[in-house]
Amino acid sequence: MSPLAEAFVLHFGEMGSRWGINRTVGQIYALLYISGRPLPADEIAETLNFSRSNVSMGLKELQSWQLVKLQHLPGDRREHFSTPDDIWQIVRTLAEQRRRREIDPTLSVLRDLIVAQPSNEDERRAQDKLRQMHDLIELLTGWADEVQKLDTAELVSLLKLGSRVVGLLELKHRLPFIGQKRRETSPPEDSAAQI
Amino acid sequence: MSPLAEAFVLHFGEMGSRWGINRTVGQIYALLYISGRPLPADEIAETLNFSRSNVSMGLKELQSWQLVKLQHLPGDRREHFSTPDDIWQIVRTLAEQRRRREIDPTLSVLRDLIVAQPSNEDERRAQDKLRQMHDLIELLTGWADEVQKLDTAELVSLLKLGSRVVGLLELKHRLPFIGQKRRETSPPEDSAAQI
DNA sequence: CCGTTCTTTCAGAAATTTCTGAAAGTTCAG
DNA sequence: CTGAACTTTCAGAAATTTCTGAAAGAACGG
Repeated sequence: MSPLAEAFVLHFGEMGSRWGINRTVGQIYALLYISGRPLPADEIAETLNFSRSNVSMGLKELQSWQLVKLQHLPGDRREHFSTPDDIWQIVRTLAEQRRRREIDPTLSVLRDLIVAQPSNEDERRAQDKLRQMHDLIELLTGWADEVQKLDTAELVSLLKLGSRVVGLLELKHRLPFIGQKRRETSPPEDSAAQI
Repeated sequence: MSPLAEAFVLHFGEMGSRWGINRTVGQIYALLYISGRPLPADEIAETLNFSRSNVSMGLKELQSWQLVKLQHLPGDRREHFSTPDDIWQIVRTLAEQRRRREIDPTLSVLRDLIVAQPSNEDERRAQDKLRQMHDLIELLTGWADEVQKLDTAELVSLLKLGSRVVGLLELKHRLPFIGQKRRETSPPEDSAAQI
C-alpha cells in the first residue's frame, strides 16, 4: 500500500471510531474506497495486517450497512468487495441507514413518552421538552427525506446556494404557486424574466 | 426520577454510545436536558447511580464540548450545570464542535495528501478519489456554515420548504440578482405578484 | 488561618469491545 | 462424490474503555 493510501486508511480508522464505527471496519472501508477496485478478503487482511476472520466480521458489518457490494470476478472463486464509485451514493446510503437504525427508533421512543398521560406538573414540563426534541428531529429528517429525492446535480446546486436561498424564501411568500409540491409546468420564461 | 425521564435518559445513553459518546456522558446530558433546571454533580451521581468522580469526568467532557453551562445558585456553594433552553442552540453547538474536532482535521489530512506529488498512476487515481471526498466535505461544511448564520425562524422555514426549493432554483437562473449575497432591497411587490 | 464542603485527579478494577486461531461450514471444479 | 479453496462462526485472549474509591486540591464561611 502506498504511503498515501496508508495515511488515509489510518486517519479514516480513527475518525470511524469517533463516530461509533470500529477502527477495523473504518480501515477496511477506507481501503476499499481508495483502492477503487474490488478486493478479496484475504488481500484486505494482508494489507491491513488483520486476521482473516476479523476482516470477515468487518465485511459482514459493512454489508449489513449496505455500504459495500459483493461481486465475483471472472476466473476467481473468491468474493470481492467494493464501494460505490459515486461518493454521493455513499453519503445517501449512510444517511438512510443511520436514519433507519438510530433516528427512527429514537422518534418512536419520544412519541411513546409524549403521548403518556403526565402525572404531575414536572412530567408535563418534561414532555414539553421531549416534544421540542421530537419536532426538531422530525423537521430535520423530513428535510433530509426531501433532499434524498433530488439528483446529485440538483443537490449540489442547492448546497452551493447555501443560505442565500433565504432571499428566495422572501420571494416565495409573494409567489404562492412555487411552494406547491414540484410543479409540472413552468411559468412562461418571458413573464418570469420581467422581474 | 420519573419513569418518563428514566426511559429518556436510558435511550439517550444508548444512542450516545452509537455516536461515539460514552453512555455515562449521554445519560448525564439527557438528565440535564429533561430536568430543565441546573443540577449539582452530586445530585446527578445519586440520580444516575454513578460515582461522584465519574460524574465529574462526564461533566468535564461536556464542558469541553461547550454543551453545558456552569452556574452558581444563590445560597449554594456547589456548582450547578444546565443545558441551553433552546434546543436549536444545542444543535448548533454540536455541529460547530464536531466540525472543529473531526471535520476540519480530516479536511486538513485530505489536503495534505492531495497536494503531494503522485509517484505513479495508481497514486494519481487515489488522489482523485481523495479530492472527490474533500470537495464533498467542503461543500457540505460550506453549506453548514451558511446555514449557521441564519436565525432559527429562517432555518425552520428553509427546512420546511425542503426540496421544493429546487423549484425556486430554476427560477433563480432567470433572476440573477437573487443569487447575490443577501440583497438589501426587495423588488417591488407588484411586479413579483404578476407571475 | 482553620475546618468544612465541594471538586478533581488518577491508579487500578471492572466492564466492554475488539481480535484471533481453530474448527466447522460452504462451494465448486474435476 | 471428493478434496481443495474459500468463508463463517465462536470461545476465549487481548486491548481498550469506562468506572471507582482514595487521596489530593481548591474554595470559602466563619
